[in-house]
Amino acid sequence: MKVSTIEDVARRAGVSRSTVSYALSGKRSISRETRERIEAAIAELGFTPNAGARALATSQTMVIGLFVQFFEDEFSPAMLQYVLPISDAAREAGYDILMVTETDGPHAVQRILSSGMADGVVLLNVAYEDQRLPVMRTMKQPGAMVGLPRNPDDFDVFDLDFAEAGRILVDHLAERGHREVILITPRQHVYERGGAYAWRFRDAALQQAASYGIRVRSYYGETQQPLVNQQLNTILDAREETAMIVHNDAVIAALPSVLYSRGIRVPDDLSVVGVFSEDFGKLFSLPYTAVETSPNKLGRLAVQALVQRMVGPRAANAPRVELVAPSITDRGSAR
Amino acid sequence: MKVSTIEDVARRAGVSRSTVSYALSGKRSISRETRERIEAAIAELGFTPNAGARALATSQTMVIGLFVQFFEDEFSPAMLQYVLPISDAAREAGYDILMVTETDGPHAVQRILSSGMADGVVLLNVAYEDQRLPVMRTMKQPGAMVGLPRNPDDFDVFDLDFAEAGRILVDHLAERGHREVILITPRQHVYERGGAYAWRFRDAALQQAASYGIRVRSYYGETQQPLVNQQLNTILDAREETAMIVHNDAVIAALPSVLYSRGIRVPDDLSVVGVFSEDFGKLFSLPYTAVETSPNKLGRLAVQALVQRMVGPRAANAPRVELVAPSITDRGSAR
DNA sequence: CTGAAAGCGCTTACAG
DNA sequence: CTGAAAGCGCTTACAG
Repeated sequence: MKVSTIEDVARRAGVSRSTVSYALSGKRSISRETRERIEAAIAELGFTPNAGARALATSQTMVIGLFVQFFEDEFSPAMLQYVLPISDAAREAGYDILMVTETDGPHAVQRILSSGMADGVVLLNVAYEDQRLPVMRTMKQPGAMVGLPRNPDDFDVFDLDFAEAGRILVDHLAERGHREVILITPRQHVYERGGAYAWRFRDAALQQAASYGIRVRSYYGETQQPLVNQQLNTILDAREETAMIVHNDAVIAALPSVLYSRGIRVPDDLSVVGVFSEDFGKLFSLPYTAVETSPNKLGRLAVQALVQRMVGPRAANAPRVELVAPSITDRGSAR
Repeated sequence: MKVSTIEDVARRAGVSRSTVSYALSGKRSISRETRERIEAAIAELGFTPNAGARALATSQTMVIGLFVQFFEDEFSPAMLQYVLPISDAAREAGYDILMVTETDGPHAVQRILSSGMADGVVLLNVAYEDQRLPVMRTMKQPGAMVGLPRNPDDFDVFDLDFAEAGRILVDHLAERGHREVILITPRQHVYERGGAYAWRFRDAALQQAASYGIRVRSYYGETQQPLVNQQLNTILDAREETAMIVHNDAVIAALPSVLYSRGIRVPDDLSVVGVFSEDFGKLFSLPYTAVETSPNKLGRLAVQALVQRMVGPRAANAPRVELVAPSITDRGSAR
């Protein structure tokens, strides 16, 4: 069971350790026959370089830290939409993912980065005043984030343009003549902990609605069952509006069955539009027109930007803040 | 930005590197004042031991490899139910999680373990003839799995007792006088790639049903929308049965809205029972009686068993195969 | 084209 | 109670 080392390979091939190392990296030319002997030795011994030793020698771990927080007030299947593309993109770039889900985000970042376990990090669900950022600033590793913080300075930041998303959906309803609209937002707690996507969407939607003279009644949506259904029923009981904008994953996921159970047909009795990715929509069979949130794209962008900074010279290019333009997918649920 | 090393701490505290190391580990006694000087130096320099160097010296990475495959024929939110508890349990035991989602599982296991990036692994969605197991056997690190393979030999294996789960649900319906039952299973492809949970459940359910003289019509359920809804509608169109057993996450998640849309009331018009965790049920607002799948418990058991093997002497105790007894949660959806 | 040696930052017998 | 030194398994200038 003894794992073989580069020393074993060298001895077996009758060369020095450095030659084996160079054969592995291709950083200097090696005679044909020497290379063949080395390759044979590697194959016979089943040698793989030890990652820890390599990391120590090169100061590169080839690991990306992925910091996710599965908050109670967020909807876990939606978070997963970001995690998988990030994992895939990282692997394509030759990196592995250390996934950290600790509740104490700042502490976790501190722990992983100061011990040098990762070459860089991707931060998910970044809040406006995210406490992980001050910690990041004291670290030498670069970071990319999904979610817009107040002060992105050194970091590459990617997020959906939620303000534009709000306007697009209001436009969509305005064009169809709706004058009274229900807006269901993320939970109040999301605003309190600084989930900027929540107010960026809401503020823009309300302002756009005002410009049309549309009246909006706004509710903080729930995220846990059975509260979601109860609240939806209460809202629908009091409904005078002809349309509904849902910016809340848990609510939109529960909406079809609640509407069915009340005999409310979409779009005949009520127009519904939402904010969710195509995959999410499939997962929950959502037949609603929606702004595409592009978790796939955002996750990949974050990884690509991070990889650039990890390999390139520090501050090779200015950090970028990119708000991805939302597109609407018309599923005919508003009229 | 230069990260300080144990050498820096030693110099600052006026002691040797070994003394600092021992102060850190507590493996030998240190005089009060020496300790205080070291602690002060550590604090002033913001020193954290380098994980790679420590791993090289101790042959311990304090990392657990978590191998998940997000198959198209499985339902991702259900997989997440396993991942999070595993991450939590690992952290509680002092380990971090390297999450590997590569499609080529055997290759990924090979890569991570032979390079010594993890001290052990947890394998998720283990198949009957899982190709990752032969690779695991050539590695020195221990492994724990969730899902029952044909030959678990060296490994700790945890899974729900799906056969018992099938019997429990049939019993539940039999007691209520049902004679004709629909069974919706995982997709056919799950059987083909050796997802043992699928046939363990089905075989036991069919056998139990036979013992009662209950007639079962069995369907391979779909996992992708819009196929799920289409198929459900087809099945319900042809329905003669009074009850339905659903062992398919995607189908059960979509069921409420399909039933509502058809005006089928549960349990008045149709009795429905399923197989899903409490959290999953909440996520999708499922009002159905179900066998609890306990992903939380299974994930934690796997981590605990793995940790024991990683710290303790190799083969300290015999590998164990534990089939967790399912419990039924009666939500009144069958009568 | 190849080798000997230093160095990455720790831990841990060995000595005192 | 403490220190000097070897060693973990690599990479990479330096020399030839």
